[in-house]
Amino acid sequence: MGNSNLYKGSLNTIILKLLEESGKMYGYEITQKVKDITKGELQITEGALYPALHKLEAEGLLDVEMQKVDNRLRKYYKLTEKGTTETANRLSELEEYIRTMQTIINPNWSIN
Amino acid sequence: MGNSNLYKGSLNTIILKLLEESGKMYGYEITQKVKDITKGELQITEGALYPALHKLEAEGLLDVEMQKVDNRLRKYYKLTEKGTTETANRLSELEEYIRTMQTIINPNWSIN
DNA sequence: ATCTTATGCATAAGATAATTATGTATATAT
DNA sequence: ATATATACATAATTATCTTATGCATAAGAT
Repeated sequence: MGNSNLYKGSLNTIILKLLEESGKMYGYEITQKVKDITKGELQITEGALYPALHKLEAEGLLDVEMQKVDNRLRKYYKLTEKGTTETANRLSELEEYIRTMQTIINPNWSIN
Repeated sequence: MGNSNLYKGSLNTIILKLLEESGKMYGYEITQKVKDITKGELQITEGALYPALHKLEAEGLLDVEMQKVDNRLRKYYKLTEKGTTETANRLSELEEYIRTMQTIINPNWSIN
């Protein structure tokens, strides 16, 4: 991946957005989904993902539901009501961030 | 500012880009310029800026030149040759990051 | 005259979020 | 049998930022 520094701070937003889209997902699924849709550009590490999921759950943004598939445990996460609201906020903030950065790297375009 | 988390990791790129544009700048000037062009959205703190400038200098990406103006000291930074090359790389990485994030938040648009 | 705000640099302490390295366990492919 | 994939988890370290503090001069406000 190019500059993994840039992705710092966007992991939570990514998780929330994927859950909003898919309804429910488990951790490993999230890592694969992200690798997939970014064509390998972004690889979420487990050491980052699992603590992040636990934190979002502790903040009341996610609900968990355990499920055993093929004798292996999966923890399915889905957005709470609060989580749905927060997802919208985080996405706005991300869009604002992108606009801001584009203003910086493209100072000529006074659009926005 | 919306979600300052998102800006983590982009400070160096911002500094390099501004220096590429302006030729040379001093620290305080950078904070004001950023506040200006982002309409207050992004406020670079001194505790983040000065260590970042020192690090970029230590990495050989920036050159320093002291100057006294109105009896106050200014440290003007400018890109080294290596810094110019690196700036191009960081900007590509930023653009790639933005494309990737847009793929995530806009999964329907298979443009890019 | 005095006090606040702006200009200009710097660093230390603490918080946050990631990487890297482990650890456990089952399933599948070679 | 061995390696890879699936699935979770956490601890140690590193990186980056915020907040707080410090010093010093200039300009504006009361």
